[in-house]
Amino acid sequence: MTRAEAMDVPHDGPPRTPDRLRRLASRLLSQLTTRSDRLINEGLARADARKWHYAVLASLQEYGPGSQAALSGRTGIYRSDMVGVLNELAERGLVERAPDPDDRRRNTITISPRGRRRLRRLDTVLDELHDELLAPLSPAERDELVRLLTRLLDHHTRTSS
Amino acid sequence: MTRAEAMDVPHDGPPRTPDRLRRLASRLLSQLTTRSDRLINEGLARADARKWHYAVLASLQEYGPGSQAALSGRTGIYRSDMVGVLNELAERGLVERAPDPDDRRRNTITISPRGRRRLRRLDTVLDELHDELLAPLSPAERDELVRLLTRLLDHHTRTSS
DNA sequence: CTCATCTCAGACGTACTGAGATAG
DNA sequence: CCTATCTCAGTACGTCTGAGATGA
Repeated sequence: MTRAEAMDVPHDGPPRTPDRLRRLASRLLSQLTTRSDRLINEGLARADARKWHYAVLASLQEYGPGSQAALSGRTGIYRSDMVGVLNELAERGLVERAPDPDDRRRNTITISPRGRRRLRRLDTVLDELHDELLAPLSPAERDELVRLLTRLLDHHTRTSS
Repeated sequence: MTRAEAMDVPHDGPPRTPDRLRRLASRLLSQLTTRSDRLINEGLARADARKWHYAVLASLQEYGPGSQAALSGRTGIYRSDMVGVLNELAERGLVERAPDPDDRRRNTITISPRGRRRLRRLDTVLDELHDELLAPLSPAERDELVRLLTRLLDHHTRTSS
């Protein structure tokens, strides 16, 4: 029996009104994400960074250099928006953009020593911000949340993209 | 010891690179929310509705009639956007906007019988969509997720707003 | 209080350029 | 061997949506 059938059939007299809005996973997700994005963006802005910076630096550090398209796939940044992000990173000397000798259509992006230091700094900034974001949850609960979200995201990236 | 300290101190030689991007709760939230919003929006569009419609109708049904400002608080719809939503609902005959006899600056919004039927329909539509959204999770896991998200959201609405 | 702009950011689409690949 | 065509990388630009500030 679905929730809707359980709570709102006319014959049941007054509906049980169990605060449906508050229980909708989709609403919880989008409202919480609004807060979370704001928290993270403001925190990173204080460190002169954006979340895309972190994503690109971390991806370079973990998977090594790559073309813009490869980075786009790894980070989920849309290919059109990647340009601007790399410009910002290159301006700050955190990555290097060099033409690929094998295929001159392509740029190879490399993280610089400064970029590595930067990444380490952003790691601690993000640690602190996530501590704030997840404050009410115990370590075990935080893991559980990450586990659940990961499963959902994987499912939906498999099936749709 | 924070995650950053644990995994990336220069003295440890090559960093352990434990897929940091995939574990960041904030990233999981925003990426999953993008999918979720798309799923829900498209599903509701097929039923000629938007999520705001549902939020307002459900709020009226559960807490009774109210002013636009009251609805805004109850649903989380920004006050500037409420006008448009109510226009759409009124066009479809789902709510009635009547001047409040006590305070004639104010409109009292009431759900109509048609609005109630509509709400019931949207309830089942949303049930189906959430089934798709949460497909990989067992019922117990779905509850757990909702519980965790609710606690986080409550915490952040308490502390910041 | 209601209501209308207006700004800002993120996701995403279109289309152009220059460079490989490949078929006639 | 050319060269027309197809594909792909990087880029500019524009649209749409959601949040939210501001000012009647």
